[in-house]
Amino acid sequence: MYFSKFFVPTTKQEPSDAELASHKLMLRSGMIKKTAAGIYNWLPIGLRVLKKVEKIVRNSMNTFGAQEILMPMVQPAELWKESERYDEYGKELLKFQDRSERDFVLGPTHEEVICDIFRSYPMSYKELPVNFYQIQTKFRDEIRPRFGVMRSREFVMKDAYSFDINEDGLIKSYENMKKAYIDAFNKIGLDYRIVKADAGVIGGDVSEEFHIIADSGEDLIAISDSSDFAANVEVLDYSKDPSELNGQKSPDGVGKLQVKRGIEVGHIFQLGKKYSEKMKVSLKNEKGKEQDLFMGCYGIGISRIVAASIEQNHDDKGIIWPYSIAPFHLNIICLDPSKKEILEECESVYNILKKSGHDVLLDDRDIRAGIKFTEHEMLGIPFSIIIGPNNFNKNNYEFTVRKDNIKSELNIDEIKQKLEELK
RNA sequence: CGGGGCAUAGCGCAGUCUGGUAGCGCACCUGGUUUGGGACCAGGUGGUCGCAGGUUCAAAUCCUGCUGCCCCGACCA
Repeated sequence: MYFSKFFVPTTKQEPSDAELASHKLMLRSGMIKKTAAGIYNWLPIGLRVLKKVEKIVRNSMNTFGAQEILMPMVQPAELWKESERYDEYGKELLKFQDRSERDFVLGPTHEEVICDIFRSYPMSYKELPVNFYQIQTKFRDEIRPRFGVMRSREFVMKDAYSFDINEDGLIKSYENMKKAYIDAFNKIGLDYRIVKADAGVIGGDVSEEFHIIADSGEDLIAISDSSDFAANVEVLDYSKDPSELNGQKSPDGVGKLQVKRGIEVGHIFQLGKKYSEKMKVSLKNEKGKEQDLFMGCYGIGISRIVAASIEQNHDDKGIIWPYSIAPFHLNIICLDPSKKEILEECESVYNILKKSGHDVLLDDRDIRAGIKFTEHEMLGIPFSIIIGPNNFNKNNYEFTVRKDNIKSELNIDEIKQKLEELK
């Protein structure tokens, strides 16, 4: 991508209505644009990041046997009355009517719809387990949306739903999804923990959350310092201040607890028969007896991951993307593109790296060098090479790593090798 | 929903108390000088002052109502 043809409306000025670093940086780097409270547009460079997160999650879901579908965002109220969540879900459920005054809701989640789909087909229990997922825009009418896309009303979520004939099956489906999540989060490469959690309005018996560790996180989680025990403090016993959990013995008997802040980016639930009973989702089991199915549901906040990544990885200069979800892997900063021989050399490097499968940005704008450097750092692209009047035509390029600002002189093959190594 | 605050050019703000020609910085456009860390000089474009009423010779400014947005709290995958 040529920067001169790419719409990235950056600003020098701090936005007045943002508090969180990720929110400020997403606005300043031209990733998002607000349309209403808690409702955002994704602009080109932001969308590239969002799509990369989607792609990683989609691959992991497919790898672990889930099948992608796409459900409607607008859902008839009858389904929600059937599950009794029409009233239970609360004001976060946005209700409205169509032209003939039929009641509808804007989908905050899709248990009702998936149940309605699933129960309408004749199937044998032998075809189970089945797991459907979608990546789609959800709407929850948050009491107080804030922090940009971190807690917005409209957001992109991956939601999956599994169906099994018995509890053993459910546990297997659940563990399988947990593996898929671990796969996806490992590939994204952020520091995260799996924590025991409260199931909330979604319901069910067992649930775990995936948290990205960041000081600005809204949730408190207690982590053992010497085992993999971790729990949302909501599910632990303490009398008043959660910080009193610090230093207490871990409930699994191994190590001491440490309270940290996390951003919830994934939540997996063993729902059991909560929805299948109410929505009459059943099949004949091996004894020929009608059996309500055991369901699981599994969510990942795709758009929230983008903000959480920035919360965990930024500095005073701007964003630092992990290679996995960076909008571009490398930025070729062309100083003085008005000189034909310099621009041509930049283009030749650009074409070579593009051909080897990297996402490359070429900053060919005819503007001051300082702006390019500052914007490059704010945009958080992992690597840059600078080609200008001082160093062109030497077969060696000034290669810089955004994360630690380490510079080196490398030729094109060394750069390719470095990109492979560092990703 | 309770408490607090804000709404004036694309963005950030001053002007409102004390009514009297709508301003500043950034951005944008022109020209020139610059050019490896968000340049400088000169000139220029852009606003029914959130909306609707009211008071007044006169309203961004005073009064009433409405809407939107932000912060704190309660709530929440």
